[in-house]
Amino acid sequence: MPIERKSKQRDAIINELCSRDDHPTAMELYLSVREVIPNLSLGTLYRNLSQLEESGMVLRIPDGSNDRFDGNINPHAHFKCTVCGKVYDLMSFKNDSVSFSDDIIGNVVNYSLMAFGQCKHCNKLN
Amino acid sequence: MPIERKSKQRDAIINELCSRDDHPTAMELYLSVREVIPNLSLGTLYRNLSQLEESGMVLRIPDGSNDRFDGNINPHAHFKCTVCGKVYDLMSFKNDSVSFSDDIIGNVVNYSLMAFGQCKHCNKLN
DNA sequence: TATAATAACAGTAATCATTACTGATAGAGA
DNA sequence: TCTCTATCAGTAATGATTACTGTTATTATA
Repeated sequence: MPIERKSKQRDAIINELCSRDDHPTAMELYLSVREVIPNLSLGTLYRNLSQLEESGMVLRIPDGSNDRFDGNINPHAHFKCTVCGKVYDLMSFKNDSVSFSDDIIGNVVNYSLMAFGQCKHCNKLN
Repeated sequence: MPIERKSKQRDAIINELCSRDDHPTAMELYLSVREVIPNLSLGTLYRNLSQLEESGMVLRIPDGSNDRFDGNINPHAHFKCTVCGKVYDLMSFKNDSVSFSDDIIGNVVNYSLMAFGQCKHCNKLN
């Protein structure tokens, strides 16, 4: 389902997401956008996040069943603190500046790199 | 809660996981281990997977709300086909052989790299 | 600028993986 | 063997996400 019409709800969602550089969960984003559109429905938020992701305007950061979202669509790496739960950019090219993370990271104990695409078998079927 | 006693349930779980190189979900693993211990409880499986992960004997591969598990505890990267859903090793050092993925990957359209650890702030508090 | 078609909405119910709880069972030290 | 309690089986609860239903609002066309 591509995006076919514009809506103020979707505009508000992407505006909020692009104006911040933390990586809010759906619920955190919901609470923020509700301050602009008080009767925004949670279902609407989820539907639009999926649409925006599919159309490449938003990045989904897998995080268990608590995915986070990022208005910075340059693919980039993240660091999650397992104590406080915050997710930081490992390296960001936002706003013409490169920020590294030496001032953020205490220690790294694990990582997960997952690539997404089509395997050769499924690629052949198309 | 560290592991303090041994149990045949936990043994069966880690045996099954180490004997395969696909990356089963909790439910897939549950169905397999049930063939050895027919009355294994799903709660027991989840509890033990968490314990085994915490003690470093098993690797959790974040995958939405359908995490996958890996008996290969060398940190390594994965590739997920967005069509069939299978998760492959991008590169594996298992069994003294290195397997690359040229025969597996069709195309890569996205990736996610997440590092886990403690941020400087939380590190100071300990 | 009206009208019609339907994308998108608000509100809510359903889904489903995971976690928490309860009473029973079984390792392991005394 | 006895005791303690980690672990278990079974099940209820949780919580994020998705699906459903009737309503609203965007957009193309007359």
